[in-house]
Amino acid sequence: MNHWLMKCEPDVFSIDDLEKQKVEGWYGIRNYQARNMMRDAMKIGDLVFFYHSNVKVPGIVGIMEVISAPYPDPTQFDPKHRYFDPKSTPENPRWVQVDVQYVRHTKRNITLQELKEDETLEDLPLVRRGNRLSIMPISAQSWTRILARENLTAE
DNA sequence: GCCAACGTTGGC
DNA sequence: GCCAACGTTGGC
Repeated sequence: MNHWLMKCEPDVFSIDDLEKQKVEGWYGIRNYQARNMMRDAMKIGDLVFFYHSNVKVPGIVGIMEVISAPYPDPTQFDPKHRYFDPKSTPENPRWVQVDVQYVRHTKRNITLQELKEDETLEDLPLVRRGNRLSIMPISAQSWTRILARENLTAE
């Protein structure tokens, strides 16, 4: 099983929204590197950290599970949608999404700041300078270490 | 709201 | 295929 982290702006879609909905199609990936990882490496049953980006205290706020294989992101075909891609066709779709299911909130916001300060997480793409990937793989070791932070007292 | 760091686009 | 211009991401 693989582990992942996926970013989302909570103003657009938050962990609370996912809890209410239970399931959501993770549409809107428009970066080739992110897409390739989703398309080629993401499997049903994989666990994913839900990360809130572009907020006052960015960080990991929940866990979700991949419950579908990758399939074409419908928004790429919708001319009215902001994620419309005129170069993509149903016969040859460019962008994919997966369905994710709510698992749980983390006990607290595991903040970007504390992840940066954790020396054991130096390989985490998230804390590397200039990283803008909205989907990234998390090693099993990092996954365990990040989860262990849950029970620490927030500083 | 600013802006650094990227990714993408398109002229050549 | 280079690279300047442009758009976007996302922390701060």
